[in-house]
Amino acid sequence: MPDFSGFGEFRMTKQRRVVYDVLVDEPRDHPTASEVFLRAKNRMPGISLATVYNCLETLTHAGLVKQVNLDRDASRYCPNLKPHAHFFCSECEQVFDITPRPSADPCAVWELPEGTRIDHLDVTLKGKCPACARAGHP
Amino acid sequence: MPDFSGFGEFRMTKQRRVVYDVLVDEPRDHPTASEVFLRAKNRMPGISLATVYNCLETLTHAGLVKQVNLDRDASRYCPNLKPHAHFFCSECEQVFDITPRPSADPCAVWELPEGTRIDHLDVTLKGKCPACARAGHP
DNA sequence: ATGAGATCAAGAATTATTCTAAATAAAAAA
DNA sequence: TTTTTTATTTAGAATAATTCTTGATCTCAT
Repeated sequence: MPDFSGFGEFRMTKQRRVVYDVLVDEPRDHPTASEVFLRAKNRMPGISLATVYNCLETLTHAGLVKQVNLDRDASRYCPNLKPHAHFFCSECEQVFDITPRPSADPCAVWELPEGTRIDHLDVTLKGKCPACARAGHP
Repeated sequence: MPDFSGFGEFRMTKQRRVVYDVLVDEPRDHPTASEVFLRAKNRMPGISLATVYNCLETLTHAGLVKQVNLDRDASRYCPNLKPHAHFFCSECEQVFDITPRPSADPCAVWELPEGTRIDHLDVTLKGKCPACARAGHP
């Protein structure tokens, strides 16, 4: 069982652990709150949707999971704490984590006025994943 | 009056023109649909919110405006057709357009599996704009 | 054990957006 | 121009994700 000290006043309750485990265990496919709810019920039948929302918010605040927003679709959640962006395949509608090339700084490509302070970067690429791109060009 | 030929079967109706003008005229501050609605009513009191939504969708489809989504907030709209990203100041909550440095390719910094096809890039930077950053460090 | 505070559950409330159906306006045909 | 067809606008209902509210339950320090 991982160590969650260092995450402030955060308390790992039974429900939060279930929600967290759902995200960490396979399939790690960036589920929405409702999808997390369905999977969580398999492990803890009495859990409520409201609690899943609460847990996801708490876990996000604690920094254990990341909220992923694509356009205005339902938020998705991901336990990958390394800095990364997302690739969305418009064909199979899957979300893939992508990482910056070593030594590349994704912020550096943008022209920003002198004195701007960057706290956070949010990147989504859209297109076709290799499998779907190949299927489309038979 | 600009020429809108070359935008397919698109028809520039009175309402669409009003909505478009609201976006193009100052302040070009990335308003939400409701904000566009309020401004549009000044120019055409009878216009309805549903129509504003319809027009924004049509204009977006026609490629005359871009829909800008920050997290799960209400969509904002922007008439800047040049490729650009957005900077959101967490202090003054304004949205600024930002452009890539000449000759920089924002997609190139990301590690993507061989064969991935990129159609679209969506970037939001968050932090403090120069004015707010300075105000925070007095 | 007891009491204070955090967490959970169920359902109501909210909000941005989409849908529906009828009315209106514009374009095409006669 | 009149008629017919088609697209657009409107108002309000419907939807869907999320948040809020309230009371019940749990946890932990005393």
